[in-house]
Amino acid sequence: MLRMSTLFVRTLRDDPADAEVASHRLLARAGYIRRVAPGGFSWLPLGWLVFRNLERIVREEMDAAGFQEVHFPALLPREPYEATGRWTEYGDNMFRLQDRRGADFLLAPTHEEMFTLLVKDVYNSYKDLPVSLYQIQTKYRDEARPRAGLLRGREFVMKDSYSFDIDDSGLDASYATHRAAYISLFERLELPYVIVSAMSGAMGGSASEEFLAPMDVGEDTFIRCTSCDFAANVEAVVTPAPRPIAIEGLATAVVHDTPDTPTITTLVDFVNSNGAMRHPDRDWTAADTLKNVVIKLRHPDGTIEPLTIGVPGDRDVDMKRLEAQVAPAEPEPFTEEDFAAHPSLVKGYIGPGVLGTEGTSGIRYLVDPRVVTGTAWITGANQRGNHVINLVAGRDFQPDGTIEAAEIRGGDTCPACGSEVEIARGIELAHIFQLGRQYAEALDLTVQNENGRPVVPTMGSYGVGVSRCLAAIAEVNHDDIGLCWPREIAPADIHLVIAGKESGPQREAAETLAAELEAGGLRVLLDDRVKVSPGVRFKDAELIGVPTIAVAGRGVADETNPTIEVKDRRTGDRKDVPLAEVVTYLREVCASN
RNA sequence: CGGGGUGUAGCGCAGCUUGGUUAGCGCGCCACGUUCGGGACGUGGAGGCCGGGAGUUCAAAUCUCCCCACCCCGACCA
Repeated sequence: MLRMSTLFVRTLRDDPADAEVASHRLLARAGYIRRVAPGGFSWLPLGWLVFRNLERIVREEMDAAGFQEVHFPALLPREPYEATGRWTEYGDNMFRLQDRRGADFLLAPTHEEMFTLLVKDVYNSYKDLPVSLYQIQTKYRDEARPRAGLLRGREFVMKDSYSFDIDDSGLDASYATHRAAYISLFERLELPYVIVSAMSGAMGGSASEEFLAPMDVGEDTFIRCTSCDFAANVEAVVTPAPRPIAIEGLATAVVHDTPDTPTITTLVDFVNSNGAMRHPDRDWTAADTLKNVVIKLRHPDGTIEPLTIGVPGDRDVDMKRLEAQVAPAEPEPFTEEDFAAHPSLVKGYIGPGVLGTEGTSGIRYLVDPRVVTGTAWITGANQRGNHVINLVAGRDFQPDGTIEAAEIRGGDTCPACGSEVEIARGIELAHIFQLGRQYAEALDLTVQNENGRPVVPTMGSYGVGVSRCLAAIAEVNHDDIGLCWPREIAPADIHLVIAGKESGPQREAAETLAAELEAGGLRVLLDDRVKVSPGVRFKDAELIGVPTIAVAGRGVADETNPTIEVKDRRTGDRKDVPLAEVVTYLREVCASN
């Protein structure tokens, strides 16, 4: 039994000044966590209770799915990460340190290498597969900017699983098993979630989905359809391409003098106010223009390649989408010096005429999927002060291919049903993806097949942010005055408040009741403090957020029909229950939610 | 890394513009008493390198310069 009189906690009347989001604010104010460094938190008894409840649930769900728990050090040597290239590729986000002899170590941001090596150590036959292993481990990432309390820390707890299969169909099955296990987990946690298709990012791999809890404090932007159930990370959105248009009969391309029109806005104004260039039926808009953006790609081997991207002029290039498309290469800005080295590129007037590997510039030219054959564009004529109107794709120029780099906007067409999408924010609770064989190959993991030949297993990677989920649960389960935990997560089942004098019938009744409840398997937090006014007890109970609050107060003093008040923290519903029946009643309440 | 903001008691803040008693308020904490169903009241206490350093001055929380830390927005981010 927890007793407020001795519980190591001090609730705060005011919000901590450095806490912005509700979860951080309330967890700090209710005495669950204390910040000790940016992105680093201490857990107090109440916090540790709820954390362990969550951890237990995660563990139960993983075990139920047939995964086996292991545990690695967080402090790891450099060599395995050297072998996979991540010692260098991970960059500033990895905490690195040296031992007294100067040997390099790291605080693991993720554990692919360890799992791969462990399987390599222990298993050597195809008969051993498939296998899925997981751990619940503290991870370290030197985030450029930790924020929002537990939502983005530099030290945080993650449950990460890895599956090992002999072939692709096995990987598909393991992926499906994990996906189902995560659905079961988030349903149990009563966390709202959407599953969005995602890019696997720097980890490599193919199939990839994220579980996002849609809420404004989330940092991930995703789109979802307003009418069907499509949802996707912006980086993974595939733009629906319009149908090609027949080229026959389209107006011929004409070059016009367009002085002082280096930007899309100036260009559109110019062509609308110049009779010869006006559209026959309407005003031109920025969407009629084709903007050609030059960047440089830095490939992993260090080579630099220029690249031109053509997008409709009303859209910017989204750097995140671009990066996801060109990974593992990294985009870099095209500088004045670069323009000087490519005289065929006239800054502000770049057009398809010189672009493409077959063009005079020899620079690869990728366009937005909307630029299909037969579409006509106003675009640069590759001479200062000149643009061309009615330049038709497939007739007047041939791009080298398409690229998903244009920004996504609310109102864009849903790739699944053709309706409109909207932009939303979410917290990334989990990320599952098919890793493939890259880690196994890099670390030389093989097993023997039926013929005694070595084969490289294929892997899947599946992470859940445990401490982040705790914060997300708090975000979803609170109101203006405090937290209201789901029962499985809550630090107790019943918060029993004594509202009476230091010694009196209330205290006696509460002590007896608490003991009976505990004997019946319920977890009780008894507010047995003395010299604390009832108001403080009620406020604290509401702040701490145990789902059921029971009050031993004036109802107890009714000699003919003594009662205990039982209040639902979330709904505020209250009911006076006869003292003789209250144990049964509370058991039922706790069993039903 | 760019922009903005803040550092004064455990927490939340005032004081700084215009330098000048012993640095203040609320909450919390300690002692005694009263109170006991919605963050009670009285009396008396404890608790401060005013983020750090250098300077200006008879005198610096307050003015000047440098540094540091933290928060927010952006960049970045399995």
